[in-house]
Amino acid sequence: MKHTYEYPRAALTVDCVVFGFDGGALQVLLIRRGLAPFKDHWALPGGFVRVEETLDDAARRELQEETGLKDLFLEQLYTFGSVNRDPRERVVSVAYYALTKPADHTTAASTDAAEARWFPVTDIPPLAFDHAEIFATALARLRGKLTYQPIGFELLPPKFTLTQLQRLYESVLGTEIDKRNFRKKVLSYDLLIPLKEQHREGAHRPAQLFRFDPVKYERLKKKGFLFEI
Amino acid sequence: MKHTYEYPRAALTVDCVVFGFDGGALQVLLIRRGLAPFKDHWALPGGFVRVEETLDDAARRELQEETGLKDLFLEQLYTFGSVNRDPRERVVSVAYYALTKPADHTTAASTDAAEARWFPVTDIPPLAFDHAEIFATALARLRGKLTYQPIGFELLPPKFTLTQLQRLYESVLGTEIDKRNFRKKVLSYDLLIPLKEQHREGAHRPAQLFRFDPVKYERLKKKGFLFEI
DNA sequence: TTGACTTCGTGTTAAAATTACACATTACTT
DNA sequence: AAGTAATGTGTAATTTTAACACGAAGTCAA
Repeated sequence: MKHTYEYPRAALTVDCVVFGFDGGALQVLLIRRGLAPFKDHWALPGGFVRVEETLDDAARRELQEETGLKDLFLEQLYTFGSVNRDPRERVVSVAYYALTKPADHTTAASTDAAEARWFPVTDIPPLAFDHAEIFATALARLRGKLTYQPIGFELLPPKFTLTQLQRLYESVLGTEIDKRNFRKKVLSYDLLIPLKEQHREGAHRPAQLFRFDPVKYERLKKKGFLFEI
Repeated sequence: MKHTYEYPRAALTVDCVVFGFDGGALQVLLIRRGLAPFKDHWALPGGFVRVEETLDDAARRELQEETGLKDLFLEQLYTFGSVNRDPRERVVSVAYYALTKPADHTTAASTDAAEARWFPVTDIPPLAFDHAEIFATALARLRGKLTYQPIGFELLPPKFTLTQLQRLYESVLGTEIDKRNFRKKVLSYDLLIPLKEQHREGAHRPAQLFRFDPVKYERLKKKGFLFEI
């Protein structure tokens, strides 16, 4: 079936920058393109927006189709509209960034069609289209956002230790943080709930596990809350 | 001439939230629609993106066509993609926000076709489409941005007094600020250049005029500079 | 069982930033 | 010359941030 319009129209796509944290380094999920253009290049997961779905829906649908990931933290990033970003025709892409918890990672591994792989953000391969620019924008946004909204929890498992949270902040922001000051600050927000469990690993003292309180999180977000580590 | 595609495509538009400051209150520029749908309703200036122009270009072009404004501070805001935001067909709109200096205002008044008018942001009429939501998003962004980037100058004339700058911050943020602390803080950034002129008005002591240093401004922006009043 | 090893968990002090607060100055007006 | 109105300026108290070290708790191996 053909669709005809009075004036030429750009194609509309979504592209997603999916971040993950493996405990050591911040990672980004890329897929290998099976088709031209940029066949066999790595690219951000994404695809065309259907005319009867919202942009958010399109992003979630494409993510699930291409990587198997669902139910993750997803926010619109920026819309990229250079005239020649796609060699075939005019394509405008609404970019999103997403944060995944480690439990989701395995799901992502068990993806079907296209090859999907995690890359450390410090070492990503050349990307198709203008995806390098999109990625850079997303990383900058994540860095900025992390310092004034407590979204870091979205990258950790539901139960985590303060050291894990600190490692996350350190690897996203690329800085070292004083342990005592970090704990003091984080706990002062009264956002973390200590669990009765401990995390045992290796030949050393076990660590207290925490989960974060989504109710207080929502309340703070509404106040235009600044998190600042 | 007709244009035909394999799948249906959304129409792509830009909409602009133009802020101005008249010394007292923050204003937004609206135009009255001459055509259906929402004929005679107030709406944000905007229009269709041409297939051979970037999104930024489209926003600037529409602004000039509909309001006469050009060369203003313009940044992409968010892309609105609800399925039924336009009753005619699927329309995705890339929203921008813009800041104008008072000198531009007169230009805006002398617009041609559609009626254009400034409204105080605290008292805007019902808007067409989902423009109320776009406006609210823009105002929130401006408030947020003002507290960590020195974009306030974009709303003032090239020469301004510290009191004018303070009034601007107060009316955008909706708070009162201590005069001495405000001056101390603003001057400490070393971003303002005192002029040899003074601003005389009314039966009282004249005020020192300043301009802001665009070179230092750019340098600070690159550092991921926080302005925070 | 004992000692070595490794990460966890905690408090104080100095420095810096923020907040609160009041009055003399300067020009215009009458 | 006196009245009026906004400008311009400093200090002290409080809060926040930054720097810094060591005992506690568990595992492992001898």
